[in-house]
Amino acid sequence: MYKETVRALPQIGPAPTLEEVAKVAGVSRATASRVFTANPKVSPRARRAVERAAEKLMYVPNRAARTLVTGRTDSIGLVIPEPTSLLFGDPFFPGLVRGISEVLTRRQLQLVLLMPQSTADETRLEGYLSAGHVDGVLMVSLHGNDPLPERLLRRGMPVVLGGRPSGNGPLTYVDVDNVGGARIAVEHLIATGRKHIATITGPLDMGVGIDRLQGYRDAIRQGGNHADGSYEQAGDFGQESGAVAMQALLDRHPELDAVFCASDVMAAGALEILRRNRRRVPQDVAVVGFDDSTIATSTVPALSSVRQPIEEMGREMARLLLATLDSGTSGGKRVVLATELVVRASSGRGGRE
Amino acid sequence: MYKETVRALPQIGPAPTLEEVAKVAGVSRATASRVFTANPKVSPRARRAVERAAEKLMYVPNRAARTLVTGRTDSIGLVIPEPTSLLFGDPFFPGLVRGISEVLTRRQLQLVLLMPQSTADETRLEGYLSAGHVDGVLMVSLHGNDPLPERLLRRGMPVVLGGRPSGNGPLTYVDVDNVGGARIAVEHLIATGRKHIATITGPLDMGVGIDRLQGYRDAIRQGGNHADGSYEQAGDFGQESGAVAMQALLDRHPELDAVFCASDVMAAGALEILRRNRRRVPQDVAVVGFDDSTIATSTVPALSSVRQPIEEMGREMARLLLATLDSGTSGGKRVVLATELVVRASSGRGGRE
DNA sequence: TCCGCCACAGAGAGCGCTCTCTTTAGTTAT
DNA sequence: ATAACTAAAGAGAGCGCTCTCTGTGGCGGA
Repeated sequence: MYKETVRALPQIGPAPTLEEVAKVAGVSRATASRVFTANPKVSPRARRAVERAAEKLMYVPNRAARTLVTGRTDSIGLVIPEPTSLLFGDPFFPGLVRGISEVLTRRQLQLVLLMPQSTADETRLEGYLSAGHVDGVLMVSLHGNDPLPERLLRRGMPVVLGGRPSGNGPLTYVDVDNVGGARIAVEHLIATGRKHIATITGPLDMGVGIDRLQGYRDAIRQGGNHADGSYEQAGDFGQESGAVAMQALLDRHPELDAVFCASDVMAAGALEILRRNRRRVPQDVAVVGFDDSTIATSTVPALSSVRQPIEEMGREMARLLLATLDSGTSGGKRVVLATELVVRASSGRGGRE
Repeated sequence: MYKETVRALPQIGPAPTLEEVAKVAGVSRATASRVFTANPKVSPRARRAVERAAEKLMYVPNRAARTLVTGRTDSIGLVIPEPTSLLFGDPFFPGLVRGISEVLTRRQLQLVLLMPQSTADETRLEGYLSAGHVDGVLMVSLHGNDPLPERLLRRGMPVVLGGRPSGNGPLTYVDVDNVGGARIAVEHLIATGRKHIATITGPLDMGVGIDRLQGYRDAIRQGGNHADGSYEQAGDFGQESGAVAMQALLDRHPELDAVFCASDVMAAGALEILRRNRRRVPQDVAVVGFDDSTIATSTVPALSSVRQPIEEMGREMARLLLATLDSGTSGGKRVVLATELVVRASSGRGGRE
């Protein structure tokens, strides 16, 4: 009776070691180890015995001990610099992490989250990452000129970036097609008869900001008009900045009949200003955003927006890193994922022209 | 010349060990170790020598080796079950993680992110967490009845939950005052003259859903009216469900002049339906949401909403876990953080009465 | 002068595992 | 029957660190 009760309780106290598993299975520690490292040189009989012993004892290998001898940590660092969660809109962070996590989990790798919030943190980060605490690093590149990725790479630490870095180094990265997304957005505006198309850009010291502006210019130029800088107004991805930029554009160009915003949040700010200025959307002014975040469907009218495959970006980043880990190579691969335009009411055919 | 060049290059190759640091410093490994473990029994002279040697060699302690002997991992697991990122609105995930990360970073603890995406993952999770891969566990409790937290606790693994669990166990948790938040929202509606106040609830198998409904009922009852179930309609926190619920409420109670929604996203859906039904907001119907997410300021009219201190919740969770770790105790502490109402246009004084 | 005490430093075991090397047992060729 | 080979299992070192135990040298008190 007593014995049974004890046996029914979850294993408490010190975790069982491989040694104990081996003893219960009646084999040597080495053989037991081979079972857990997927070494083929084990007889079916021994394998079964070890597996049963492990299950009985609820054995889980001690990762620290394994790491100490193999040098592998089976964990991946994800570096997200502080401003990211503030600047990027709503589905960004969870979507990215979800995609990454999905791929890593399948390989039994752990995701270690690193969010340096100060310069001191960032300094420590390099030491931490190059000290072999992780097998590889994923980074969301905000400021394209961050020297950290290249330095890690030079120390032999595999790195994959999310978002195009501004330099032209040997870095591997995954990006969404910001240029193409912006271009199709503006082409859509041209195709629906808009003549005076302005843009509210993101910060121009960031790859995303630059690229989305580039796409806008490409489309404008291709449409026959020559790009006019006065139709471009910079924002910081925030709602307030979108409002301010919109007002500036209206003051400068009362005739504008469309605006492409580099983020949905800025577009929401722009909509507010247009309303105050008694411009009807989309009849007088068409608006297109970027990100296709949840706010796109909650504005009035609902916001046309460029959707980016954020989760797929996470998956692809993880896949690239795993490929690097497996092959040992570290060539600078680039993957650019397609974006797509989701048309909603805010860019419906206008009634002004 | 050559020498200097070599010295200027970053330390490549195998990471330096404590042994090497000790040799350079001219002390024993034990003494060097004492320096890094903040052991006071080291002479200033020896300490300085070790510190200089460590800096010169760019020494970073090997975490695996340290873990192996101390049993501590200096890392904390954060468990976020799959549906969380989908169900919860926009600032939830980043804000929470940011708060947690802030506190852990100060203590040089790593955050290991665990997002079980399948039942198989969840099964593995218990083994992983109880195998001593982390020193403590933070969990976002979705389904209040998840048995995992209690089982981990029983195995001696400190656990702190985010969100009230439905059971009455010895679990330590941090929650925001959902009841109070909902109550002040509805009290605000009553105070501004609303007579027929409906609610769109969250899923009623979740603590948040239940609590926000409770707060609504408390306020209604306190306002003299007796709660009438037909004014309550359940949603799933999603926009579409908010729209459906709103329509159902309007069909049932054309006279309603206010609706309290358990999430901003549902409120956005409700606004859409009210517009289609030619109900002016706030003149005919006042709307209040919950979460104070970014969409609250992008709807028309801007949404009054209950703000919850998500980042503080993260910080508090981390602090409670650290306290448990430090003291060794594991008593079921509860912390409830205050919520506050942010009044915007959607609940302005109406014009119907 | 000698003993005892204190502050510090060194020696060495051992954490749990992997992996190389060696041994053993089983099989086939001669 | 013996040699030659192969597959499977065991022995044992050692990964880098912490921590206990054991010196060691300097100093004050008897």
